Amino acid sequence: MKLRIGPYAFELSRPAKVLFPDDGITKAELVDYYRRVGPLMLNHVRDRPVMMERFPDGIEAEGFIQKDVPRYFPEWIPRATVNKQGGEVTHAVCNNLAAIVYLAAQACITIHVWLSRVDRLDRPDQMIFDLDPGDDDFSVVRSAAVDLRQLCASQGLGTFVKTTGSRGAHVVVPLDRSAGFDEVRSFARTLAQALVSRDPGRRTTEARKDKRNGRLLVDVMRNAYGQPAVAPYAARPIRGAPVAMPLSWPAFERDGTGPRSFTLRNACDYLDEHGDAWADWPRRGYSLSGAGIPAMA
DNA sequence: GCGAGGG
DNA sequence: CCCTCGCAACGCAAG
DNA sequence: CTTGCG
Repeated sequence: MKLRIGPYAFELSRPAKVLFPDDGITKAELVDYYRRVGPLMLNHVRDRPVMMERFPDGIEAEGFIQKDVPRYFPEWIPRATVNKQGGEVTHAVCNNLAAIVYLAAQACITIHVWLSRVDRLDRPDQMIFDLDPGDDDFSVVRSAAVDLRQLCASQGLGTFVKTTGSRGAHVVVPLDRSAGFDEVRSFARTLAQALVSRDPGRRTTEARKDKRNGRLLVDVMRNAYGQPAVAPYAARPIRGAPVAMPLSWPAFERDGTGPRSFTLRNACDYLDEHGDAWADWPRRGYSLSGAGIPAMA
């Protein structure tokens, strides 16, 4: 089956192949989803190295992670070659709708992107907090996110929130790229510790699973070079095909909003009705310098 | 999903 | 010819 | 040093 997206044409093999057996979601439906959210998604993935999470035989089978662009990918897929410890890797970069849809046609269910852009790979333009609950109780995620938003606001930092599609949520601060990853991570760690201290019975920064004791993990370790995070609007390889959904704060706080409320099947309707919750992402991000780190502890 | 390599 | 295999790797804490 | 963890 031939697909044409703008000026680019490519083959979609086995469009009727079922990728989500419990839901009957086919590869063609995945492609159609990404074609529809792609224009919105582009704002958040443009100029960022991509990590692909692919399931050619469906989510019930083993999938695999792929960073390097295979040689058979068409030449019109944008690329960025980045340094890693023992050499370099060439990532795909989704700068056009066709690139996103091509990845979907490759059974890439989840697109992950870096927190920095190709012109300044060592300078993140966002700081991310991953709120990962110990169980499936989303109310602890909700209250932590709201507290974190308030904490950031007290530092003069604006925040955006998305469900991840699995169990938790991401709280994201746009940055002006004046700081490197180490400085951003250390700032995030301080905020995370302040967040935990507000409710230490239900929150922790403890990486060790056995020391976590069912508490919500406030994870800042994604704020590092080469570390990808699930892209806004990306689908997850989970029954029901939940998607990572950017939300307005009121929508996020709404009782009944859960980590898997938004799916490949209902996200587009929601977007048609409510628009892009992250449309107000600032042209220039916030600066960490000047924010009162020492005063906080 | 696809190419590379082995039996 | 068919079958199998590879397809990622940062920063930290703990042992 | 290696391993677990996300």
